[in-house]
Amino acid sequence: MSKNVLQAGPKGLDAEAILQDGLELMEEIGPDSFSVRKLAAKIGCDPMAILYHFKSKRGLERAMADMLITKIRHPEVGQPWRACLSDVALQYRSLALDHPQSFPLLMRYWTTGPADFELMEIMFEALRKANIGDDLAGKLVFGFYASILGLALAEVGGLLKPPAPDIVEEIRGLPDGAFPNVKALLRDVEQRGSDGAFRAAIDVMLDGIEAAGRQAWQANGAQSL
Amino acid sequence: MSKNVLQAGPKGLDAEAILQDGLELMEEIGPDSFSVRKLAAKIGCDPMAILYHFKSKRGLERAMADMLITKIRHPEVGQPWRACLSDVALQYRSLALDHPQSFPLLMRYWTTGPADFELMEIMFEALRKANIGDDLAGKLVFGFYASILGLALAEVGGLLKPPAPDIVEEIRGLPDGAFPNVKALLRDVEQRGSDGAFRAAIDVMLDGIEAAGRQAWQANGAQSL
DNA sequence: CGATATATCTCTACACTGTAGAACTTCAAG
DNA sequence: CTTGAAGTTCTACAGTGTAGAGATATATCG
Repeated sequence: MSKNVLQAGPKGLDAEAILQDGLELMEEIGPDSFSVRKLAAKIGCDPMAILYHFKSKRGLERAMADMLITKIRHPEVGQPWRACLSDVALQYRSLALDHPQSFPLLMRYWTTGPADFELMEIMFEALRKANIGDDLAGKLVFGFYASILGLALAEVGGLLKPPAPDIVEEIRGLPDGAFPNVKALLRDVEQRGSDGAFRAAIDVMLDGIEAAGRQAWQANGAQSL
Repeated sequence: MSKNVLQAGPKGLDAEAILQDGLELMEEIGPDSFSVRKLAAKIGCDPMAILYHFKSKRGLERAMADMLITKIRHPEVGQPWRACLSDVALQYRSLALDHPQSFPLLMRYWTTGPADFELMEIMFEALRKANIGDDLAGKLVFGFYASILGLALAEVGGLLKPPAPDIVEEIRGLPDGAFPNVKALLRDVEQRGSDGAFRAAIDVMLDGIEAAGRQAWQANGAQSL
């Protein structure tokens, strides 16, 4: 019998299909167990064929992160600034919930390509509509984006889930009166889910932006009088 | 010559010292190259001695994350709520700047132990002082914490740094008028550093909290009339 | 004192990882 | 038909986490 079953030569391996399979595999087995060899087995090709297209495992992961971001659709520019910003935020949240295992790639490889920049440009315009000056708006674009990702990662990463059993045990061992509020919080989250925390944080940020815009408007109005 | 130079048996290997060396090593070579074997070489013991104390590499990393968090000192309870919250935020920021390579461990292992809970309890009290109701305060504790970590990670992770050369190249290739604002932003960040973005985002959140507190106070005042 | 138990540490071995380098196949252009 | 490039496979190697067994030191008890 022949030594090699698979033949070499081009067989139309598609980079995009590889990434799709990669994201699927990562959701199945998690980022720790994810390996180029397993992905190759799933696809049915040699591991090195994958590395040929993406140079290295890191390059593959970066490209997977990029593909994740392209699943965010841009909010319509016409809508009010608040709707625009919270739309972006909620989209990232559902992206995280849909891809809990691969979402952390987005903070391993923060800037992945022009897709990010287009989104930031839109957020910048929204902040302008909120009467935020260019200087502050620039900072807030980054800050808002980073906060959103932190919130979404916290939600799928476990901050908003009941802590691991051994830690619960650790807390039970403490004096009865310790951490009354946090204990109540955890009970609450356990019962009602973590929906509210994300929204509450976003709302507070948007309120803060609104306040800053109003303040700028008043200062400006006083100036022009 | 004898086969084994090192002798077995207890030699006073200290768990805390291992973690300290672990954090040092991670800063030196980064999380990707970090390995139990290299840490053992640095310490001068067998790799399995480390795993004996921490069960697994993940256990080691979790303990390292825990040790990182203990470097946060609790804000004094007496000070005004704004100072308290921004104190916590800025401490996390400098922790990230001091340990850029190991800081991401904090979002790989979100809840690490009672140290977290004590901090959250303090933040909860601060929010109460800001006249936030218990229900909302609970959500905001999580939200604020997650946002802080996202901001800090963004800063050391590269979102607030000029993007990689190949991506810059990609942007230069685009039509001249594309992304005027984001381009200006990046230039700005490059020149003046990223200090402002973190502070701006925190300030906006605190403003939002203040507004929510004021609103609650007014509603409460109207009720009691 | 000696025997035993327990905690700590080392050694060996195994399956698995990323990837460099060479060989091979296909296809298009000259 | 030749040449060359692009795509794929094979081989090999150094490095990884860690299970399991053995070695050693210290504490406990008769």
